[in-house]
Amino acid sequence: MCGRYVIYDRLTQGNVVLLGHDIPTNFNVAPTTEIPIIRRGADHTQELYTARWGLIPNWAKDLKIPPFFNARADKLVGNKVFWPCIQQRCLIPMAGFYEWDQTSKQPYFIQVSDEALFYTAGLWNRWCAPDGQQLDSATIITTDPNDTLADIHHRMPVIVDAEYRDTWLDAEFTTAHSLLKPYTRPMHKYPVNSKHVNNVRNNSIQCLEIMHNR
DNA sequence: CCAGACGTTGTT
DNA sequence: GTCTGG
DNA sequence: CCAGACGTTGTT
DNA sequence: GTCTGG
Repeated sequence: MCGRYVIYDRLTQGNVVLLGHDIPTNFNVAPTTEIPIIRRGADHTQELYTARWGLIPNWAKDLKIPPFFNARADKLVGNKVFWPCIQQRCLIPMAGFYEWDQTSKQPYFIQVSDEALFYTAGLWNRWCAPDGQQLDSATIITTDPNDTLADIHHRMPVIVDAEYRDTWLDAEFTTAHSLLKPYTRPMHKYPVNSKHVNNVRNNSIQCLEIMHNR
């Protein structure tokens, strides 16, 4: 799954610069907060938007619904929450994400080995509140784990390689859906300190420190 | 995802 | 336990 | 037809 | 909204 992640440029050790935007570093991005997403703009170029992490369906009366921050790739077809948004695809940039070992609760930081920044597959929606306010929200699609993740968790976010980002955003569903598989290129993980990572209020670089002497 | 609050009364 | 907040 | 649920996790 | 259950 993917319930916490990192926005950071580890090459410049600073903010992420993307599509003309300067995105603030955040070492502890959590559901219900604002996240940057990439989607097709009106002129069909890729544009950076901001959305609430946790998709809000059109029928929601308020924001007090369960946080739909992940969507299972294998259950998209006909899904009452996500299927109506299947044409509203987006990419969610990140430097890495956290995963908690299912049994030990030890958190790990997981990265793509040869990419400082990578992109997960998502869907977004524009929700109209009863008072007329609009809110864009998004969810991250999950799939089975690859070898890097398998020993700690049974889900992982779908990562879209550079050559398929346009396909995810533009292709008809059958083609786009074929991209929703476990990531095959090299990834690596290392344990991090739960004292820092577990609490969303801690979003310093300490979250990325390797935890020794477990 | 994890952390933290969760209630009523009356008073400020 | 269960819900809300981040 | 109307009513009611609609999700992901993990856990049992 | 849209699907399932009754």
